[in-house]
Amino acid sequence: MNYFVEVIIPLALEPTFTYQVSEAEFEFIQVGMRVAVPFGKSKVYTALVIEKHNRVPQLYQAKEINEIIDITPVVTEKQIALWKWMAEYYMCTIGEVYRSAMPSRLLLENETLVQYNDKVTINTDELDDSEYLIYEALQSQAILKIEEIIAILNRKKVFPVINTLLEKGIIFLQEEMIEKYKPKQIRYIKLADQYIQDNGLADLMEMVSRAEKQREMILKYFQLNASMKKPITAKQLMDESNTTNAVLKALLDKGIFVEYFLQQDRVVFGEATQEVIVLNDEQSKAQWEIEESFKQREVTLLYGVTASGKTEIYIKLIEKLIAQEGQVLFLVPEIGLTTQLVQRLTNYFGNQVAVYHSKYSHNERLEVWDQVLNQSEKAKVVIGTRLAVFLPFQNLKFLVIDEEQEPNYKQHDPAPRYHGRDCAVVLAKQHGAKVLMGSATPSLETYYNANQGKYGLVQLRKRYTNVRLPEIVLVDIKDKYKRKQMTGHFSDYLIDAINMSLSLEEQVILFQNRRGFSPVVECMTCGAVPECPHCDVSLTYHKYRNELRCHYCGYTLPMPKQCYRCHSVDLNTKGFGTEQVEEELKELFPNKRIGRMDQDTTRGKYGYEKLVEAFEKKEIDILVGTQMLAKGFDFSNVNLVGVMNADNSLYHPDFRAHERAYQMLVQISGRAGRKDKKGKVIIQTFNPYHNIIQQVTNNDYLGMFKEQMYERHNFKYPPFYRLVKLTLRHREFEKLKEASFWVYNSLKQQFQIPVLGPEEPAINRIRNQYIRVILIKIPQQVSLNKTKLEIKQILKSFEAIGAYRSVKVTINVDFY
DNA sequence: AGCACGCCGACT
DNA sequence: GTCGGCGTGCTC
Repeated sequence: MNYFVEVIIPLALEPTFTYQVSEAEFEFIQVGMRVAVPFGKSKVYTALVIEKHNRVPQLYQAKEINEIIDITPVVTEKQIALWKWMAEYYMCTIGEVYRSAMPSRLLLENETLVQYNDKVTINTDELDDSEYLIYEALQSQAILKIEEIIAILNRKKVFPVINTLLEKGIIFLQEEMIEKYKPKQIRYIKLADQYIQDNGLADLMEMVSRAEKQREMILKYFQLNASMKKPITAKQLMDESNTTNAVLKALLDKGIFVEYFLQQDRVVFGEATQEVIVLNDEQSKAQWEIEESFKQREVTLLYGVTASGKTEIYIKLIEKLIAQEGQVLFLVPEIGLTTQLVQRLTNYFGNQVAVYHSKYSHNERLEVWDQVLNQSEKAKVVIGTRLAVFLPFQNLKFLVIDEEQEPNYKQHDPAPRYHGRDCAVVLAKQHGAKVLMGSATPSLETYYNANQGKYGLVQLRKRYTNVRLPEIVLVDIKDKYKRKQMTGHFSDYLIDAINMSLSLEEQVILFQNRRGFSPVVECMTCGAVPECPHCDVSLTYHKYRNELRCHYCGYTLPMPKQCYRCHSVDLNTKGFGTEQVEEELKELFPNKRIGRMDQDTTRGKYGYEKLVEAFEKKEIDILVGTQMLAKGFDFSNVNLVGVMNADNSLYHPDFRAHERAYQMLVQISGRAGRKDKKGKVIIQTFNPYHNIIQQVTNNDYLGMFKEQMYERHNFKYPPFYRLVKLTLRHREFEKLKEASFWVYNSLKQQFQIPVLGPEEPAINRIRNQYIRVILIKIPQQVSLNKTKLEIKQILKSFEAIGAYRSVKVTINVDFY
């Protein structure tokens, strides 16, 4: 009898692979365990077993596995099922899903090592120069890595040389798997056994009578030991006794103290506080409605205006569910912007909360993975970004998807291009768990589902603690410019309002949806605008470094003194961003403190938190910022919010532009308003009569929904049609054009459904690669799966054409 | 995706 | 003449 395992390799390869195992291995292996397998000529990968069987492959000889890595499965069958679904739905390979799903620490790294064979004597005359160089290096260092050989020979092609050396028996290769994960160890200190007696302290004092610092440390140890009844860490001991490692080392050397190490979970939250959350009537009613709705449906949308107290309802529901021994997943669009929320939950649930997202270190991620897998108490509630849908849940009972409409839930670049919200719904179905989506401005897709009765719908109409909805004032800046009532980008009305707010010692938030000082530099003589040499975009001007920068590839150029085309020195900046608003504010309000929040000022690990804190502590009077201002903040001292220019968010060439503009303006408006006082929002715009602007002003979500749905229907967009976007890239314009027409024509021939393109996008070149886009619109009544299979078929024949092989195609299903 | 094999141009 | 370019085929 032959024994085989079917495995996934963490690469973008379509098939699964078959490896042979011994009977004993076969008995031991379970689905979900990792095995190290040789792959190709010299690679070793961490593969995942997804099936055990006895089917002998007919077309090839199966290789044997190198080793079994796990004792018990690290991936559940439910996960494998979800990954298969994702690969199929998002049209990528399961290998790609596997690769991005696993914490990298569970995907071992292989490194080829070259080892010197000291059992042969070598006649150095027989070696050529390259061979000799390696030989020489091996004399001083018995093992070399491939990359080191590359460095020694100073060229990339090293394998021919290594091969000849192998043939001559001078070296041999050693394939080594390096497991990178080492749990973080904490150093603890305890007293050596012989001093743990009644008169131990006295003896010790005697021993170190002449070393003052050491005496202090020992005293401190006894103090801590008496008061804490917990192991004492080295760090604690040093900090509290105000001594150094040198003192500790001396005591360790003397054998007075003994050090020992314990593995420590990296993510430590404190104990739960005794905060009591009492829901108001509106909230209690909503909670009841949600629970009722869950009796009928899997998914419920909680549609509640900004600051209506959704978080408290989440907490109450979560509390009920973890009491029933279930696991809870709380999805957030982006961890960085939701610190306040994370804090809230960790405060309430203490160390039952684990956080999971890509900015966490690899070790931290692995720890959460293990905790979830083992249903640890420490991970009953997992707060995470879309990545968290990959965790090995065993008994998931409840999912919250906060800010359901956020485009951040959709993964853009590396495959799998999945949507966290949609995958979460599938995940929930697997576990029979309930899903609560929360939003103040639901996405059209979700609201449509609720409207159709597919999802439950619960509304929260009132703001929490009776904060009233803000008053929204539109300022027609076209008119203001005409009447010369503008100072820079500020209307007289806005300036007056800011002055008023400041005089009441309130803080002000201004919103400008564009970073940089002045996006483009224009020559006033010939009109030329400097562009990125690698991408089809204008360079943006960044004042703080006085340079031009490409937002797509990061190319930078010092601010030119002359026009590159006509050498005129008359250059001007056009458009405006947060930096320029900041500049103008400094002139308008010279003795006020002004802060700026955008991608430039929030770089670095805590850049964002620092700004938020400064603002909360009222160290900033006026805060200017981009999108990120709209999210996750809850500032109690802001009554006035100004939108510098509402228009540039309206005119993106994107079918969701209007929806997004609406959501953004509503979110921004939500920042205004303190307890017991009606906030004010001033929106400066060239188009005060634009429907979206009007709908925002009248708080008319339904109006927006209806109008947008009409447009979506007319122009064949989601939720009426499913979109599959193909992006083709190539260095050569003509070749790309030809290739994309080939794909387009094949699709057109095959399908009766709308196929658009091959379009040259507004930015048609990034990093020296030209881009073409083809959009396939799949109506509801047409089979999604069948269409996707047919698309795959066409792409397969496309790749078989030699001339087009170098054209890269990416597939984005349900693109955002 | 990597990686090796293999066939063509510009340099030691 | 070699080095290195990238087209092509394959990985159980």
